[in-house]
Amino acid sequence: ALWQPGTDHASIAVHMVLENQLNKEGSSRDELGREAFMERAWEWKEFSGNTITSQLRRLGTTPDWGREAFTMDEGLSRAVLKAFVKLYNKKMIYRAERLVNWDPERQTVISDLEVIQKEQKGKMWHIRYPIEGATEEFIVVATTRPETMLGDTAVAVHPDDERYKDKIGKSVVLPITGRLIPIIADEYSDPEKGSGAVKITPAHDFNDFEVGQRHDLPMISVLDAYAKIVEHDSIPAAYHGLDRYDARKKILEELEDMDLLVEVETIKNTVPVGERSGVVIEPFLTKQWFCDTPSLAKPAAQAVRDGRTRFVPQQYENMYFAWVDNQLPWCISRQLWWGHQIPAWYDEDGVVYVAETEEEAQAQAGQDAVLTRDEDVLDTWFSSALWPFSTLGWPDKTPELDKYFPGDALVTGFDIITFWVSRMMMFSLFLCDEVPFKDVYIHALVRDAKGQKMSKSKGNVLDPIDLIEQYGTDAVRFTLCAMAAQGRDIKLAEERLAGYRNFATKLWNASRYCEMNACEFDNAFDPSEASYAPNQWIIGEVVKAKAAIEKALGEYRFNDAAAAIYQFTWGTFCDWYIELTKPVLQEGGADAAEVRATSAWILKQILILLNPFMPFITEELNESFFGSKDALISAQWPQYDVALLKDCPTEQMEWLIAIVSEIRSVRADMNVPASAKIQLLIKDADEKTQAFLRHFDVILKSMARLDSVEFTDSAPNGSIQTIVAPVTLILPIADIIDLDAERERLNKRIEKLNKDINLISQKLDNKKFIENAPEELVEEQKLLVAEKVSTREKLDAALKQLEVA
RNA sequence: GGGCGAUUAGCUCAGUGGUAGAGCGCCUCGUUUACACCGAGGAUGUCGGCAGUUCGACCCUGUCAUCGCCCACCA
Repeated sequence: ALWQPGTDHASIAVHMVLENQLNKEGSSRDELGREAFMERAWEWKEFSGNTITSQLRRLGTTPDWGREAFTMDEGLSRAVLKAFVKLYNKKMIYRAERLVNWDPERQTVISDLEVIQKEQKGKMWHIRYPIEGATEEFIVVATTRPETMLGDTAVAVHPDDERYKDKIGKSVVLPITGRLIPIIADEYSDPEKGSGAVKITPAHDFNDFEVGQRHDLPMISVLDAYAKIVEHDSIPAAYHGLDRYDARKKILEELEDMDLLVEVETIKNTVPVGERSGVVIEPFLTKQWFCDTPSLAKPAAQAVRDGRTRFVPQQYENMYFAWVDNQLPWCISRQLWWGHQIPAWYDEDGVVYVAETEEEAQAQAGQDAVLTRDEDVLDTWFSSALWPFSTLGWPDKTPELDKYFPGDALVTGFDIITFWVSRMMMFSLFLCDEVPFKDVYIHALVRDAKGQKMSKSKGNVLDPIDLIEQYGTDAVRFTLCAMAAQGRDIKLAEERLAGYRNFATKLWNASRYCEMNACEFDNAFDPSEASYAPNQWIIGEVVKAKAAIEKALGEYRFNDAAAAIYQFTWGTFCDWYIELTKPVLQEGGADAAEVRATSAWILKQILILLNPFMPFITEELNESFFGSKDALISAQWPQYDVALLKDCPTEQMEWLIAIVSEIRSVRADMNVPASAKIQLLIKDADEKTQAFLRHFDVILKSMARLDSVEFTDSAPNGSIQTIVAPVTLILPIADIIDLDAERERLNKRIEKLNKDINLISQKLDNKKFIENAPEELVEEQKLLVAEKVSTREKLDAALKQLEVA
């Protein structure tokens, strides 16, 4: 079974929409207060075209559940609590003070996914830090965020950097604050960059944080949750409460006054911006809940290395490993009010108790303790990571869990491998001891006409609704299937959509044809009992098509599957079978009856095979044409197999088709009017062949627009000759055609044959080829060249005869 | 900076170690009641450049170029 999951990010949506609304009203989240905010959120009627409350009701639940129901599923809430407690008890979840990406506008931690790297023109300021106890001696550092210097607790240089060797261990006087900070040696600083010395602000930079930990430096937060300068002993009072950008300006002015600003460089840099708020993100030191993903990732990586979970196409394993092998602890707490509240309670002394319910927490803490619950909620990806089993009833042992976990295949886009796939792997392995799915099929991404990834923020999104209105739902779906080749993205081209809309129309018309010709589906019809050759042939072809589709789907090659059903329906069934059997239906008789039954049966097979690709038209035809009450989507996939192909007259029918094609081609080349019914003479046909052709006399005449078909030993002078091995087709139409044109046609063919023959002969003359190439191939080439030589000889003869005439 | 992918007909794209494919577009023709969103026929390619491996390369290897994406960095 394939399943296409969806993730609920209602939490973010609710906050965004409601906060916007509050802003419009001149109010704010804080002003409203948590309880009122929640109330408003529940009353909220519309966002993004959805209605939270109606969604909830549709799912059989009511808003009374409060925040626990925000995921619209009680089971999921239980799963989240269970998972959190279990992970906490195994020390996979802990509380710690660390740097996180902080959105000062929304005052919350945000995930990497919500951080957008925005390229912009920025400035790099080079600042002199005076060295303590020396006059006119400085160390120059550079920064794009001068305000963070208030929190500097060291200057780092590379241990091998000759320029600074004697400075290590000394201190500098941090301008403005006057604090003394040490010059330390750390490999993090790169002698090649800037002056080779780098200021260390552990509380406001991820790299600096690590340096700070290595050297046990103090961490001074200079910005608060609103990105305003905090009150700190070392920070002059004039800065307290100043916005980060105002502080930057003031600092630069002051540095300038002190002649400590050596250079202002204009550079191109990227700044992290919050996707929702649009403001610059700050690394912020705060106490949060973390998940020990570095530990959880190890078995998750191993599962893919072992092949227990497989990526299709395989190359995406690289992306997975790149992420999973380099995990940092995952911050899972969010300062939102709408979401799964973290099941942690604190007593008056700040001791934490984690439990699934408040009662349990109380029991842990003792009856006298006064508990308050942690205000934070969980990152939405936390519950998403539980998706593979929480949707099946986990933590209960349900029959669904038993049957569907682990799943067969996860179908998703590559951009979500890191955030979601890897986390489902980790949680599944940890909580259920199994991989969540066997295959991860990474589908193509639809890009815009320029090949850029569509995104809401870029505004280059092609609305599928527009395409559907223009070409139909089935055509859009089929196009996506047909273009979904592995490992490649889709640049949506409208011509393809139009082409597949035409395909739907073609199918519709073919059905109409069958209906008009009273081709009624007969349950008793047994395709293996068909006796008329064209019927046997088309049944064989549909069996082949089905096998091709099954193979392609089994390998996640959706484009191949779509191509196979398209080719069979249009190129084989419509173009040849229907046309071949038209004269048979007109004549009537036993063959005609079998043709009717076969046509209906084939059409039914087409509907079944095509249903996954074009669900609507196939269901409609199934109902209206076949009068079927059972939907195709729930129909059994056909079970017939290649055994049906035994004694299938494939070669004979293909040969017959080749004859028709050849005559048509010659007629067109020779400008024989379509209305002209001409005579066909056939040379070199043995008795068996003659019998076969006689049997299909009517078909041949109708399809090639012939007057008569006869057999002969010699071609009359001045006739057109053409070869469909082993027979020579002769069209005695010298009087209505241009001999020069025929000469040209023959010469062209002979030339082409000569070229082919030369190429193959060269190969066959090459001893090394004979020695090294597989025997079958050599034999095949020999046969091919013999056939081509024979055809050329016949054409040569025909040309000579033409000259005589 | 690291990695991944792409480069095939005018366009959008399949494809395989053994003489290049589809759809659309283009050209010619169209008596015939399934279909003009159609039918029949046809033209079109040094398979990005260079070098190598091979009896044989569009396919494998290396390299360069162009385009795209991911990750990291940005003192």
